[in-house]
Amino acid sequence: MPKTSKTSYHHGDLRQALLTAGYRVLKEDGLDALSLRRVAREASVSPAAPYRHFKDKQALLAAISEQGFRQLRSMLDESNEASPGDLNASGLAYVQFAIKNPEVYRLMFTHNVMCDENLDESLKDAGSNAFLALANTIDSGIAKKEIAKTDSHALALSSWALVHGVAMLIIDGVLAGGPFSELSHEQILKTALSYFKAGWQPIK
Amino acid sequence: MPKTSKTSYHHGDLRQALLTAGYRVLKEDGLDALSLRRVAREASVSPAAPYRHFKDKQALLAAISEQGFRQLRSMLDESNEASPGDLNASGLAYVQFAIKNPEVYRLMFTHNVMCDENLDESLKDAGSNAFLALANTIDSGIAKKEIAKTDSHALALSSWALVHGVAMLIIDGVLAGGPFSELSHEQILKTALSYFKAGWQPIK
DNA sequence: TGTACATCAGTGAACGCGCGTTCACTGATGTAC
DNA sequence: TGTACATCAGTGAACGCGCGTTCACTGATGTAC
Repeated sequence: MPKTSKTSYHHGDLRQALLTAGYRVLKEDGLDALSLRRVAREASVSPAAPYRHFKDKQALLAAISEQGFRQLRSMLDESNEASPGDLNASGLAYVQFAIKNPEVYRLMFTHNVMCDENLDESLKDAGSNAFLALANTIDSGIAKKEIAKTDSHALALSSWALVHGVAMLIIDGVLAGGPFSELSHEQILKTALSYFKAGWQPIK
Repeated sequence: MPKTSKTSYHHGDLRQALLTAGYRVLKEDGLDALSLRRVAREASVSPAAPYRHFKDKQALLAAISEQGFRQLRSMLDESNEASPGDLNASGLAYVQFAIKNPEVYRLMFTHNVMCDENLDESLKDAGSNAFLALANTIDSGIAKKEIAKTDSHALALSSWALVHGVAMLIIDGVLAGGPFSELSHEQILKTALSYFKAGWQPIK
């Protein structure tokens, strides 16, 4: 039988082992440290071995990125199942993913990987699926009349921008030294979300 | 006389020439292409010459980044002078800076440069000055009663997150292939800003 | 069940590359007398 | 005005490094008879 279990092959399931090693390198030492050779080394395999499973370095990066999008998507889905239509909860889940996996999150949005013409269809899909999870939450919210009736895609895009901005500012450490350094990440997000919910225009 | 003009010295004002060359490399070939040797080459100078003006590569990067923050700051100031208190206008100016200088903008927020302990005070200042320009606009807006009375720093932080998110999504090309690819950058920003202004909670 | 063979995942040495940084130097500039 | 000297910006060769990728290979696995 060709593929009985994870560890039946020559070296086990090297493809998955490489992805896992890549994920670990990313978390521990960041995007700059993520080289094919390093990943091979961490997987206890020769420098040329990864080429049996990935066309080149870009392909490995894309695969790690895709895995990240899938994970993000499932966290958003979980949030929407736990509290359907709750945009604040989804926003929190989103930002928490970024904070827990800052380097992976950064990789996911690095344009080298995202928007090059030669990228996987599956990566594109994983990315837009994550976006659709937000739109789903908003649709639920509108159905439950907890969100004003509106173009759910446009609101999803705007929400995405907000949580992406908060996530990026936090993981890039931009807020660390400023007037907000005493605020927790959650407080920062809640502040931003509350303005986003209520708006800032004056009452007439 | 030691410093009569820009071109009186050994090689002219090499420090500035290096900054300019670095800016150009960044714009033309991106952050990955920005090496000390490359910058020296573009400035027609030997690989070791930059070390007379910058302690190391990080210092060059920090200086370019700082220059970017200053430019951003002055664009925000201009916007606030042209239309005081207009948060939409400031947001537009902000995002336009990012779109016109995507690689510089990305460098400015790369955590290697921003939050390392050993970074310049002047870089920190340049960064928080850009933030303060947003807060100024908001203060003007509140004074003119075009923005509801609120904690201007908290609203500035939230606005910052929103425009940063929009800018990043755009320059990373994330929106390029999705359902919003037919929208102009300005339309995307305006959509996000309009939700941010009016909020999304339902009318009771 | 046993032997011959094809497959193909992983090896390890090698390639050429550009990098950041150092070093002893050179040679133009500005200064002191 | 002219000469001796100190300064110091820029040179160019060299260092060691890790990288992505290639290549001919080896040796374990699964298959055909």
